[in-house]
Amino acid sequence: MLDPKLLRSDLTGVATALERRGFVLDVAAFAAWEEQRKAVQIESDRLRAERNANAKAVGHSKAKGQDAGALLVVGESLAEQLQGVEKRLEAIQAEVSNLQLGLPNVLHSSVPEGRDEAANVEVRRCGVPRQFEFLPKDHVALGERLGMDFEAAGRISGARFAVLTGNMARLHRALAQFMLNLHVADHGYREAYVPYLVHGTALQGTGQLPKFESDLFAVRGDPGFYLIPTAEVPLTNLVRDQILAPEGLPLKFVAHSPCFRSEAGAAGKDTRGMIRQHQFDKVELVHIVRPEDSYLALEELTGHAEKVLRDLELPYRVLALCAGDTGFSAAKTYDLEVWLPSQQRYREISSCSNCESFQARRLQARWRNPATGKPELVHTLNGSGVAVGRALVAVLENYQQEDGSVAIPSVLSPYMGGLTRMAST
RNA sequence: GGAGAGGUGGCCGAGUGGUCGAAGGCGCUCGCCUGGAAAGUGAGUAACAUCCUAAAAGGUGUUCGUGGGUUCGAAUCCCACCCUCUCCGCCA
Repeated sequence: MLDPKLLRSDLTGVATALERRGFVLDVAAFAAWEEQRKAVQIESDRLRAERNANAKAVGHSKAKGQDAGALLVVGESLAEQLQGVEKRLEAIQAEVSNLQLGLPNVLHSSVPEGRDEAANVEVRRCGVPRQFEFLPKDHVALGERLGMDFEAAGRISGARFAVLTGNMARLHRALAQFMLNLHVADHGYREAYVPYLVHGTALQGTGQLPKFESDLFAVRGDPGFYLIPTAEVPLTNLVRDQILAPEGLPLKFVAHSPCFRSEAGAAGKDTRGMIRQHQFDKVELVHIVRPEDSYLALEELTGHAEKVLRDLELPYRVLALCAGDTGFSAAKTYDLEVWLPSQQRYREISSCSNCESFQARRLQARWRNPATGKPELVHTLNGSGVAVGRALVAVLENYQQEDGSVAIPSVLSPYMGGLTRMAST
């Protein structure tokens, strides 16, 4: 959510800033609602103050044993007036809040201009794609003999699911373990185990609700839950409604979790293989930082995700997402893309964002700034460190041998009981 | 799932219809005392919204788990829900 004070004081400035994303803010409608809100709230505050004073007078009068009959009549009429005004105020505030929750974050000045992914800017490239002596297979073809089973998954759950067995399942687990250990041991993260079912409030805090409900799986029951689309949701919500001590910052959390996405808008996209699934695993990184540190933290966090790919010796590149391609809650985002030989191109494997105070405001996540002594909003960042399913795909494809076996990256070997090559399940 | 107890400020805890944003304590901040510290002692110490303002100051409102209700007036009475604890049942 954007700062409501900013929306009042510089609405056209905000509208101009959001235009960069291609987002159109209806300035006139917004201003009209705001004007109404102000008028009705002033009236409501006035009536309440009057009612409070009157009620107090009744108390004093009764204490002295005087007749308070006249005051009671006044009070009755005030209560009646208040009821109507409060109802109107409530309706207006709901409308204003709805409008506010629909506004995306304002972009950082360093975000490149552009409408869509074609305008994303490559920041750097690491590693050189391997030259194959043979025609490289894709992970589906490779996985067929090595324990990746889409047919079985289809029987159980339908499209966009995978079953892994044997060494393939183990390699998947090895990747997650390796990433967790790296971030905990070398990058100073605190490991967290978090709920995979969350309520709507948590999702509103991180920005998925109310606007993107169709991307989520809702679970029936009372109370209803949503399946998390990323561990960013529970991890960032760890600081909801908290006032953090300055010496406790930054907080750095890492969690391995499954992620669940309806992929409602992705019909026909990446239908083959494990690239786009309803359920996939991810190791997620979250930083809670002082506002002045957040852009340094974004570089740091992105570097931590990159280290995973470097240790796995996978070629990748880093993109600065352009204005039109940056997500709703983010002020700035770097995507990491890993090389996939079968597609002869780089594919997203991590997304690292600085949300500044956008999520913190929705979460009421604050810290006590020693400079002012006041609670102020923190900045939140999140990034994949990295997507496990896609990392598995990248390892299979980049480490494949001509005979259809797959070499195990040396950093994963210890997690595979010393195995260096996967030839069968 | 059944029975019971409870949810009050950064923390503990008093408060059963009016003068309660809330006693007392702890913690914290500033001062006094001290060579310095501890002890002692004095003062201060919630958040949010909104109005006015360049800002500060200030005004008003809201907040005692959450939402509704009763009342001129609710931390206090009524209803629903959520959460925590104890016991029982079931279970990994």
